[in-house]
Amino acid sequence: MSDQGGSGAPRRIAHLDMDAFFASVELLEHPDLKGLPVVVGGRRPVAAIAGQPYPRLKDYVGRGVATTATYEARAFGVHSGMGLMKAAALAPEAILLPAHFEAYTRVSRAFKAAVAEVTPLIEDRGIDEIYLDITEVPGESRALALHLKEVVRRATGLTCSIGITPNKLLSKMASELEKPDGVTILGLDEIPTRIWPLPCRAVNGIGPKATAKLVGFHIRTIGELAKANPAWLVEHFGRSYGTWLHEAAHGRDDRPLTLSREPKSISRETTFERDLHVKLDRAALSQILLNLCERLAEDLARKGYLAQCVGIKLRFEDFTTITRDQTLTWPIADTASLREAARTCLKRVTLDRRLRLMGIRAGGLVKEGAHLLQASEPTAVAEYGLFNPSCQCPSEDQFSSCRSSARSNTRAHEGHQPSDESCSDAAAGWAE
DNA sequence: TCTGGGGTCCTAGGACCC
DNA sequence: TCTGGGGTCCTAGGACCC
Repeated sequence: MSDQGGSGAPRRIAHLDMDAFFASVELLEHPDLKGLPVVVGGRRPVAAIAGQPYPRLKDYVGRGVATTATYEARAFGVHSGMGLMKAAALAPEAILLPAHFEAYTRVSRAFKAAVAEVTPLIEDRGIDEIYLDITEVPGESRALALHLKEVVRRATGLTCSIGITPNKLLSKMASELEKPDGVTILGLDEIPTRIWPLPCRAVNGIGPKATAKLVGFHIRTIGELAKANPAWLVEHFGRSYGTWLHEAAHGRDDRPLTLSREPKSISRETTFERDLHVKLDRAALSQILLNLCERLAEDLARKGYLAQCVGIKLRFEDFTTITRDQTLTWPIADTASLREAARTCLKRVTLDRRLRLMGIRAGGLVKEGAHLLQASEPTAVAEYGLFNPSCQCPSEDQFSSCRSSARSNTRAHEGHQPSDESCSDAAAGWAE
């Protein structure tokens, strides 16, 4: 692996990360909260107590999690992903604001558009961070970083942190080092002093599970990981991951920037206010499934995709999660077809516990229109099973009523039969 | 005081085909 | 009668990220 660009010169990759993004956008709306512990999250607006301008964390009841917290709130130990009830125990007086995703999306577009004026070589890594290839942008790295920060500040009024190194892996870690409002420039020669003392968890790609396993082997820092025998890592973490761990610990990463990407799947899911019983809450579950299908159909229409594969996700009261999916003979995008496919998937689940979450996912995405071109090919007609009598064939806009191929239907019915007939009936009822 | 919602990628086994 | 191995598709689950 190398960190060289095409010309042989070292690359210059920047990682730009907005500081406490959602919370910072909220502070633009509520400047009076600046300097206070503020948490953004929750599933619905919390009613403010009379006499108090803002709701407090301690008054929250429900299953929401913190989406972001200001640095003042983080000082209490609150971090994103933490349950709000737990966060309230740590910082009861912190202000709790509901999320306003439209506003975050707007500000996100604004900062990315501003940065694109400096270089078009941008990899979008979500709502609040990007990678930039600044190898060919003239200017010294620190000056360039300060310029980018100023460009972002002018466009949004917000601060960000920037790391500049020869690759994405190191830049991601570098941008964290001086957060918030920081700039960190790192060369490969600084890996032993700046990177190796960090915990393994600081590497993008080493999560909670891998961290725990490494700690079990007394490997806590990236430096200790770098010293580990690569063959030993492969033995314990598998060929692919073990090899990658070794490379990552030495700061080696030659991945190019991904400048554009087509979505692979689109999904909608919801956690219920309380766990729902398969039979007693049948009407509610049915309505929730319908809502999810409607929202997914809207997403597909807005983005111009059809789904060749539909899947459901269920999470039970004990937090175990299962998925079932099904490849269709014909791509679909409308609410009724999504619900029909979801119903087929639901029949393959044993529903013996209460549910806390339901989700639906559209995969195997094809661009709207593309499937019609394909279908006009003779071979495609045969593959789509248009001569299969079990398949209701597409009459103009009705092609979406096509169900799964005979093959996947066969498989669906063997093996995993629901053990409780009545529960199975109830499941089927949701989508009827 | 239990754990959101939106994604991607990887692995692994079985079916199926050659 | 038993024996193959390779390749692809489908499905389920899990790790990880923002």
